[in-house]
Amino acid sequence: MPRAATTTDVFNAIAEPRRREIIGVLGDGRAHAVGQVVKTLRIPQPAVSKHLGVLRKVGIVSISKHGQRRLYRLNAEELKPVHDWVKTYERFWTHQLHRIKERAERKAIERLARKSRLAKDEPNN
Amino acid sequence: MPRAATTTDVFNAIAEPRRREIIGVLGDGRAHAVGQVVKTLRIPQPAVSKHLGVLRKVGIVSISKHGQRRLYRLNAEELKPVHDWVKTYERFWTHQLHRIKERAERKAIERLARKSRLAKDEPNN
DNA sequence: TTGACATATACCCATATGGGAATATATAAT
DNA sequence: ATTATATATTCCCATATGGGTATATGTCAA
Repeated sequence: MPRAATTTDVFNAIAEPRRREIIGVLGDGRAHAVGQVVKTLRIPQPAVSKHLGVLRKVGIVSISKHGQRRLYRLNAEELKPVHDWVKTYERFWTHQLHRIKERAERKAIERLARKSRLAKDEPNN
Repeated sequence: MPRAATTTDVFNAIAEPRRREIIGVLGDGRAHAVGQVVKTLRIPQPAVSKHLGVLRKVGIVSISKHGQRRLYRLNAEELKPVHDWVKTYERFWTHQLHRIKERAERKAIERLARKSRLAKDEPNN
């Protein structure tokens, strides 16, 4: 099986650095025309259109026509799942003290666990 | 050019749902043997080993040998870049009021911008 | 109508992928 | 030494990719 499509979910969509850059440009909350993004990021127009297409399929951006331009607007709420997911691990890098404490606890638990888990009467597989 | 390798950076590594699940299992901060992850997630062992390999190359997990097992431990700090990046957009979904206010401002600004930007003397491309 | 501008699409291509199955490697147990 | 256990590695394969270039589509201007 190949890798999941970039349009599968937000996680896949934002894996592309250039797509994150584009999101960054749209990050001011305003609508931007494709040409603006092209000029700002200096990425070939077809590439920008394609990336915006991916972001659109996932729902991260939405279009509106204005004359011959297509204005893309960020739908930042779609990024919330990523935020929620990674937030779970926030505690690991905030609060030095808390981290050190956790590390100590972890090790203590492991010392005990190892003794019982590695005993021959409790195989792992 | 093909898609960037999954081992390129954290964003690519966590694009895989199963890798996120594995991270979830290791999320208790303790070290887990491959077999434990296999049993918990019911994913074929070779798959687990491969995914752990990816996570390891990116630095999200680290190994330690204990007998015939390899114990994998989460290096959650490596997820911080993702957190930092997505945190930038947090304001878009927190605080209903703030969001509504922003939306209003945005629209007002756009109304003005459109008038001048779309005027023929200011082309976009 | 004709031409300029803005954006999207269609092709072509090299490449990394994740899954499955089989097998290799390493360590422990008997 | 032989066997069992735990994990990694190797192959094979179908497929989505992102870049580049060229072109189609759509809209405005003269």
